[in-house]
Amino acid sequence: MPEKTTKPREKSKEKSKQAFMEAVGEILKTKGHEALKVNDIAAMAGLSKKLIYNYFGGTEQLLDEYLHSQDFWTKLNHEELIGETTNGGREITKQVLADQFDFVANHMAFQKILLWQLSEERPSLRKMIEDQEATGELLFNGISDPYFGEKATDFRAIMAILISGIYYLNLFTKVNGSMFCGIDLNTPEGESKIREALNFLVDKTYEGLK
Amino acid sequence: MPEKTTKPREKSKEKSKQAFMEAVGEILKTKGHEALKVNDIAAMAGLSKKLIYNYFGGTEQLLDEYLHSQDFWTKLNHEELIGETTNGGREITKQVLADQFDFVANHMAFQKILLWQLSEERPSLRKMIEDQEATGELLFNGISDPYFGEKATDFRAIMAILISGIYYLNLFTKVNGSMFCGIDLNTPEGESKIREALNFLVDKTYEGLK
DNA sequence: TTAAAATATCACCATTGGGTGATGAGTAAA
DNA sequence: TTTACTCATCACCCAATGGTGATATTTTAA
Repeated sequence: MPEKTTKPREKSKEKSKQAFMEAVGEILKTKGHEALKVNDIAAMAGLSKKLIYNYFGGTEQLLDEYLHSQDFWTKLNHEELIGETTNGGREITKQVLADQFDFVANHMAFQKILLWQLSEERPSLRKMIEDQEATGELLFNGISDPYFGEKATDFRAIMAILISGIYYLNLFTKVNGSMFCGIDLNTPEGESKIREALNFLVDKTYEGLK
Repeated sequence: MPEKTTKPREKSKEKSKQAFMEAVGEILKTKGHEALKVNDIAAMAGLSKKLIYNYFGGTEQLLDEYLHSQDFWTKLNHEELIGETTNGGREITKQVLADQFDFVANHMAFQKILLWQLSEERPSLRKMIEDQEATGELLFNGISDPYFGEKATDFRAIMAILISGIYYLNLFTKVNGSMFCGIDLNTPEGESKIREALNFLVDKTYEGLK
């Protein structure tokens, strides 16, 4: 008597592909991009690694597909912002920086991708960077450039520093759980101080640059 | 007739250890910390990997010893700065930021170590971070804290953002060779704009914070 | 000159990681 | 029930990597 093989076959190809994508996200969040090995991804997905080759062509393509599926810059909804530019966008600028801060502070996957961008050259990472630049260009072009005129580039340089600061500060303190310049970003007070400093610098920029 | 073994044996233990340390530095600079494997380090040093185990105990200890040998914060000579604090250290602050900018921009090994600090937890990396904090604390304590009084923490938060910005901006543009907020740090113009922005922000901070 | 210690190499093993061919097991149409 | 197709696993190969024991060579000192 042949024993009934109790292997329910509910998984379709799409479900499996999705499982791999989620496994990539999970490993990325918990261990970073360096830990994205075929064997581990397959184990995390609970499927055979052969399927990665069958469905995606290889790990590289799977990672590319994962990265393309992550569309951070449209998630950061800046749509409602444009249209009501008062004061040359001073409040909008503060809001954008605060949004960036919240986003990077709360999205582990985003932090790991920022780190990935600093560690490796890869077309799909490059594409994310280009999308980011394009989103920023939209804001600069539409809001700050007209306001600051010939000082527009100086404003961009300042924003470059502030956004970079937000990124690095979050990466650094989340990994090391330690102070930076005596500020502990892992405490509400430290976080608050950074937010205030950002607002202060934006204010002074709008007051002093033009 | 036994052929004369033309293997000059001029290498002593210390020379070999030094060769391994230099190999670590070389690989770190060219390929980053992820590429620091025993076999590769030994090949770069032109010696047997067994010696790494004999002399250091293993790759981990070798890396630790390398990191301990790198003393960046004393290389950044801030000694002559302290003592002549005018304007609450406004010019000194500008100078320190400019020095940091130069240093990270020109020292590939330092860039890679910054990245390493963001990627991995390791006691010897932690020690570097603590040294950095201690050096910074010295400057804050001696110069800005007395001047800004109860606003001292706000000043520190601003400095945290600016230094973080310097770090990330350099890491990002050197790896990706691309723009950030429309600024191309790989051109003299872009670099100049960032330097000016830093000075502007320091000036506005000293003017507006107190 | 010879014995011991230091220096260095080599061959080898175990583990991990990337990648593939053979095959099984369900499903659906002929 | 055959046939063919899709989804999935397994066993296996090969390269890279970490790590070690046996051994050879040079230096040093008795």
